[in-house]
Amino acid sequence: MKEKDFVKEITNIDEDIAQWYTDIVLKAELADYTDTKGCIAIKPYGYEIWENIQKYADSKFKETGVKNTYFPVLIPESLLQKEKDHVEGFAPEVAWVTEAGEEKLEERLCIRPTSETIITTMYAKWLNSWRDLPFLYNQWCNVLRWEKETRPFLRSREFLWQEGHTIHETAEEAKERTLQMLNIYIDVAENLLAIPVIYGKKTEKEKFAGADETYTIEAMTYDGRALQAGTSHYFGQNFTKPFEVKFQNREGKEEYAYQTSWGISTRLIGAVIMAHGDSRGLKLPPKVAPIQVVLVPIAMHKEGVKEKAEEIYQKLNKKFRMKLDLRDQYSPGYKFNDWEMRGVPLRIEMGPRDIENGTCILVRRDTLEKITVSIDNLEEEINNLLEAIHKNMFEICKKRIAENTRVAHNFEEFTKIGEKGGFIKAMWCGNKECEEKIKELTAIKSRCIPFEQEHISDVCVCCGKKAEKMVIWGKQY
RNA sequence: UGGGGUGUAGAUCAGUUUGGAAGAUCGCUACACUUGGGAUGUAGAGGCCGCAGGUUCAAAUCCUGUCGCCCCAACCA
Repeated sequence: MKEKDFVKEITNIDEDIAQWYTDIVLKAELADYTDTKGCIAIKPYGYEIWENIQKYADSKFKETGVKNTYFPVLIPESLLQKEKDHVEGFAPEVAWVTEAGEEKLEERLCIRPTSETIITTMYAKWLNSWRDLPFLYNQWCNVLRWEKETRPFLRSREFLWQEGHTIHETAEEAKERTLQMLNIYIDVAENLLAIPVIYGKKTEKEKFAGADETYTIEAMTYDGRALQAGTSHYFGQNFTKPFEVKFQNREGKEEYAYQTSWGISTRLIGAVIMAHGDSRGLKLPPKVAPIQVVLVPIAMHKEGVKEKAEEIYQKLNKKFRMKLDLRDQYSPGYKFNDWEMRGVPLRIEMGPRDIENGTCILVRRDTLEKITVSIDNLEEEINNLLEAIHKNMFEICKKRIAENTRVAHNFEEFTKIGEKGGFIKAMWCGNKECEEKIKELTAIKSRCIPFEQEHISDVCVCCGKKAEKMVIWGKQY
């Protein structure tokens, strides 16, 4: 049977990845569109992925001393206005509450697009001495940004995220925290989600509204586009000055605190879909898959099959996130395709023949390889295979980045290479004008200035003047 | 904010030109039969044809208005 016959229900990923993405989100039951325009309902299968991301990230945060908190969803306009760049950056996509019942509010309230302003205000109230520092607070919450063009998980008007906000005694300590959190995000992407990322500093043009420095992790999707997957910001005293977050320092003098913020969101679920998915559908990294192993009994009605399947399920369920598929209205073949489409990393097939031999068949979602194993060794085999699947998924993405990262020495080369998609390494003079020109002519934006610099040439790819940094460029989602 | 397209069953769509009984396929429900890569049969459920108004003996179909969604361009921490 031809490949396309297996996947007749989902759009071909190589022909129309946007439609493929929508098909997967809906058919794998990760989420659904709601009557609230631009906002999705996250279904159990999608939410459980988020819970697994939360669990991992939250424990990593706490290992570094971060505590969880909660701040209001509504922020008075006067607070939002206090930091000029910040309000200018966010104003176009902020939603306002202006009335309550029949009553018009004296001051309108914004629904948080991010919480720097309200949290910094509270920090001002709580901070007195250098002995109080640092404040290492985080919150898991929802935010609202009135996006014009939305896509489930990748860009919706309301989304779930965590936002960490810290203040410190010194600039050095705050900068260190910014990079420390970036490293946790790299860890989440690579070790939890099996998504290799490029990382580094954002240019002035691309940095967060109100930040001194923004650091980013960027994934590459199946079709070679960039996807910002997490950011960590160093604010210096940009917020603490207007918000008067002051403390008495070790010399007894008044000083403004140094600040950071950092966030990852449900967009990571979109990144998982876009980085790992293939023609058969979703491919979930074993560590976050809501179902790690699905057990499909063959010829269930034959004596002993169902019982044996139940027995094995009960045993493995203690160790892995398991699903036993006893649906009798579907044929095994249907179930195989169904679970592959839903991205379950590992499948066990078990029929009368196997039971007789004391074996079963394990099938990997990533390679579709079938492996016959003894029932006695199942647990160990599954452990090893889940680990191997994670590694292989990581390597596939790593290879894609390697094959789709190209070097451009001049503008002509840049334009030509840009048409192929992927990342481009090119030198840059440091001027915003060149970034804008490149964007205008090629629709390609700077992704980051990587920490590990390479010397490609002496001159800017755009203007030909003396180059300052090597920048990674790419089209984004 | 411009340009184009489209709203009919849970999904994909035909029917609209030329007004005359609301359709197909998939999915769904029940039963039977089957089960190692998307089986099969029989029976069934499911619709304010986006919404509002108008023309007409008669409107999914024609007219006016309105709302939603999709694509392209612009915008997008």
